[in-house]
Amino acid sequence: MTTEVEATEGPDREGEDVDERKLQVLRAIVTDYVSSQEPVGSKALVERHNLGVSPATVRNDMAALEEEGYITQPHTSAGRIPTDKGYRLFVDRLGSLKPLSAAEQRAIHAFLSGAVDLDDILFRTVRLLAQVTQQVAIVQYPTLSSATVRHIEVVSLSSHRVLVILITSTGRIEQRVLETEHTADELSQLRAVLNAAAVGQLSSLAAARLASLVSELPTALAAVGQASIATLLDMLGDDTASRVVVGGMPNLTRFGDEFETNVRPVLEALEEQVVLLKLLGEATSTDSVTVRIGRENPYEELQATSLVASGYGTALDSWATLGIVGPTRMDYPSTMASVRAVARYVGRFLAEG
Amino acid sequence: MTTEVEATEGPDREGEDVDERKLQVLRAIVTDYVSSQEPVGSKALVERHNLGVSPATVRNDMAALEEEGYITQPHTSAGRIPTDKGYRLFVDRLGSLKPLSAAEQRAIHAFLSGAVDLDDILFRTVRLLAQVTQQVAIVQYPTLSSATVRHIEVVSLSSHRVLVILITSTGRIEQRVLETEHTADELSQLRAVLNAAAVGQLSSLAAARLASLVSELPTALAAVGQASIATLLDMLGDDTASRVVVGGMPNLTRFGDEFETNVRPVLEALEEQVVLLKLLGEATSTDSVTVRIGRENPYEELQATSLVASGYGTALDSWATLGIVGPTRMDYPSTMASVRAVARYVGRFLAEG
DNA sequence: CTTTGGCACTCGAACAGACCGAGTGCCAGT
DNA sequence: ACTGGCACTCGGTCTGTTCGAGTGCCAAAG
Repeated sequence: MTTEVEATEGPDREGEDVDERKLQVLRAIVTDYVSSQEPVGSKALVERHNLGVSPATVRNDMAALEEEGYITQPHTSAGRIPTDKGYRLFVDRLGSLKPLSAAEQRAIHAFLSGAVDLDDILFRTVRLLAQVTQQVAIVQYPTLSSATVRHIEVVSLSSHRVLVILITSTGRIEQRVLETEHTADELSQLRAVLNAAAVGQLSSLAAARLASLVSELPTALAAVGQASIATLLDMLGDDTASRVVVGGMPNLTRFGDEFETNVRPVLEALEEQVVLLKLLGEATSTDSVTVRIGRENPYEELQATSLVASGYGTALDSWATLGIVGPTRMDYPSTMASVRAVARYVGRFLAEG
Repeated sequence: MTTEVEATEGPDREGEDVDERKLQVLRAIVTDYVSSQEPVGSKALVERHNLGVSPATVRNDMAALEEEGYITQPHTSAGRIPTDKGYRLFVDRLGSLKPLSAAEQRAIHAFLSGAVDLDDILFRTVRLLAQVTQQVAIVQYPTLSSATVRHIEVVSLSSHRVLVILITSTGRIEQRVLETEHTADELSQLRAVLNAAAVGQLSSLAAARLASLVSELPTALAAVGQASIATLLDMLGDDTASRVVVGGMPNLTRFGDEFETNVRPVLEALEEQVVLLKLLGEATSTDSVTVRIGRENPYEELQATSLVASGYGTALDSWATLGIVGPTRMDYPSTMASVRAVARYVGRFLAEG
């Protein structure tokens, strides 16, 4: 269903039901169709790519490819266009992705540097990705579960209201207001205890330690402590709270003109944080690019689109996922290269901060 | 250029260049066109609205209205459609907006209650507004300048890195990482001093007091204190940092089918935070609804659209603005009522939290 | 067995002309 | 000042025709 390109070998193995020339024809069809958006015929093919054969031969191959479901014709007596299956084969048989040029690397760097906080970084990232790929970009906030607790703060707002703040190593900040009686003294004690237990721990471990802390609290802290810890556990456990930033919407115009039919469902899907999270959720491995093409997609609204995604984070640890959504008819090689490059860069960038 | 509907009197004054019946005809044209999206002719008009006159009479009035620039015909021998100027007159001559029904009030309440923090509130608000108006909704984050400082926190990340956090009464959180040597002791002293100076103050005043604090710092705190205060001043002064949430994009499909021509520029404008901020910036007064129609709009990309916006906050104090963007051909009365209702509700809601 | 050139066939896109009817402007009559 | 009547305009739709890109198939050639 999904492909990790880094893991596939070169295109020069055999023994499949598609021989080398047919594959070449498929490749030619895909690239031509992607750039022209129009069904491509046998004659145009031999002219633009120098396959060493005649149109008639290509026609035979095309018939075979159609038989096997890799291409199709919109109506009789028109050229062929690739099917989802065709794109899939095309993507699977890509060689390794070529890295971005030095200039592009520099552009990415320039775009990201100067970011001031996590929101800012992700906001810039999504714009960067959208601009580079000319598609709609999606970036997920780093999940809580992969982060460690950096600091816990409890602030008195009034004698009966407390603000509880949780800060993670990835720069995320969560806050809740809490109704509970307390004194300044209790709060500072509580602060010390909470931080001692949780700081530096992975969120899951921190949650466990905080939970077990409840029973050990000095009686003076029992009330405010229990309430605070309950809130903290709520924050730590609520991993669906992970948010998603979307950008590059104007690129949706490339979908063609059947607006109501084509674009509306995509827009709707893009507004559903839950859908996007699930979509990205299955593409977490760092340093490999996942592609899901058309019907391979679990959501009906997105079955006319393809997803190109990659996890980002450190080499050891993937924090979250980012990617793009575009028409199935897209330039996969360069898009995949761009997504991978941006993911790597953001990962490094966040690891430093 | 903009109108505050609450301030205009009823429609029954005279002495203008449009008499009462012509106005009635204009009203009929606008409502019919809004609901049908098609040019409306004299015959259809007298049938659907019971004006007590014949089509021919209406035609005369229409000719006059066209002469004065309130309506136009797309081509000879077609019906009439309102111009921007026509919509403007229509809106200016609206009676007072009718409040939402009890059921709608309850729906709004249900939608908003249960929000957990500021992000959440605004996120829900934008969805609510989009759903209620069936347009693209825009909500601005409360500006810093209208908020008071709730708490300042300085957290040690390592011996030479400090996280500075600013929390406002409206629930906004700003954070920066700072490179400076320090000890735990210095930080807790600093925390006390900073909060003593700033908490409860309006951001402008807090900034002033923090600035004057620099010279009074104990020498031990001089280095870390100066750095922190500089950062805080930066955060407090940076009012352009106000962000904007956009939602209801799928409603853009109502713009009609000329996708590339119509919708692309709008999408582009909606991605530009700066544009949106400036757009909303001029509509800050609480409890009055500002309408900007088509060409009245300062941004070329939005000159096929109308903006309906209102400030929100308390009666005394407007924090920020929210509104919707839609085609000039929209149902102004109910849209304006909805925007006003949501703005009021959110204002109250935030004032409580 | 694979490749090629030739040929008849299909079908959508583009164009042109005819028709229809909604809507207008004007004018004479009440 | 309003109304009914009338000639006129012009965009939308429908129909028929043409054009050409592209196909599938077949028989001949390598």
